[in-house]
Amino acid sequence: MFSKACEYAIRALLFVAQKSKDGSKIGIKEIAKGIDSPEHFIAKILQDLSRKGMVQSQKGPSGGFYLDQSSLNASLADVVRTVDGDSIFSGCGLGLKQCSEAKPCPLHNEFKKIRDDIFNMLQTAKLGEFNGQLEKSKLFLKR
Amino acid sequence: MFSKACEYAIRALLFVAQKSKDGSKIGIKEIAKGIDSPEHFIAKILQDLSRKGMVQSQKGPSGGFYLDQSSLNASLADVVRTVDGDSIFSGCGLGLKQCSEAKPCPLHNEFKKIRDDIFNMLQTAKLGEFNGQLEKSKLFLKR
DNA sequence: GGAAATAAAGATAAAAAAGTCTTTTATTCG
DNA sequence: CGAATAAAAGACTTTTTTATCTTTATTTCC
Repeated sequence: MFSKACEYAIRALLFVAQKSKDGSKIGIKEIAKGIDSPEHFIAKILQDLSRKGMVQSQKGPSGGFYLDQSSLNASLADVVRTVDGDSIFSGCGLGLKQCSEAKPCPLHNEFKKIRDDIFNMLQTAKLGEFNGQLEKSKLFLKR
Repeated sequence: MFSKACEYAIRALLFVAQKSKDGSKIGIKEIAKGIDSPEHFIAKILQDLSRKGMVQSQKGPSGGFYLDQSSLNASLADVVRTVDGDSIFSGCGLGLKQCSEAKPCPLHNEFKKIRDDIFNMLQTAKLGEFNGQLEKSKLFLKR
């Protein structure tokens, strides 16, 4: 459904959201461990997200990644769009480039409904909203 | 959502279903044109599906691909499972290997609902059921 | 039986995605 | 300032997916 990069991105940002909610910063190694991802790979992804403003970072001792208020309010849909583009929200399920109401593929309406459901789910979910449950180990980001 | 191979496979089988419903067979070149796919690539995919019994074929002059009664009744879910495996029906949306009720990812239940919707949609859709609309150009398999 | 047609199979290539390693830049703190 | 720390950047490798090309096997029809 999502690329590996996107799966890691979501997990990493949820992890950073929770770990940095008291104003502290968290390093890339701890993130990689916390979400069980390849360290250098998630580093690349976060660099990218950082350039695009979806996560904040600071170099040097006591530096690391964190989320500012605006980033905490970003939705998972924002993350997915940033990493994977919006083909999952708008592309044809059978790969037709010009699939539309006027020239529909055989599953056009069915896919539309599903894509809308996916979008609504991801749009509703904000990066900051899982902190409590993550902390209580009601939710998991690795394995 | 699906791999390229899977998108082509679905389109090709729907195309074959429609073109062979009067008992005739259809060649690989015509299929590739009919669904706008790379000829050798869809050939590979159909060879695979043929070995697995999801499409029938015959070599030699007047040979080609066709669907027997049982194949016409196969669902798109069968095709997807054959080509892409069932990760789309059962995998965790965030890539966790052991995501479950007991150890859920933050979107576990939301993904479950969507995966179920996808499965039901694909399970309901049978390869032979679009022939009429395809023939009347109400539905499209290319561009 | 021989030529032509057609799918099957196998080998290779190209592109994209995933993952790793090394060097550079910025920051902190003594 | 200088050493240590941490992210940023860049180069590279590996794996997977997508695509192409060539050869082989099967079938038909004369």
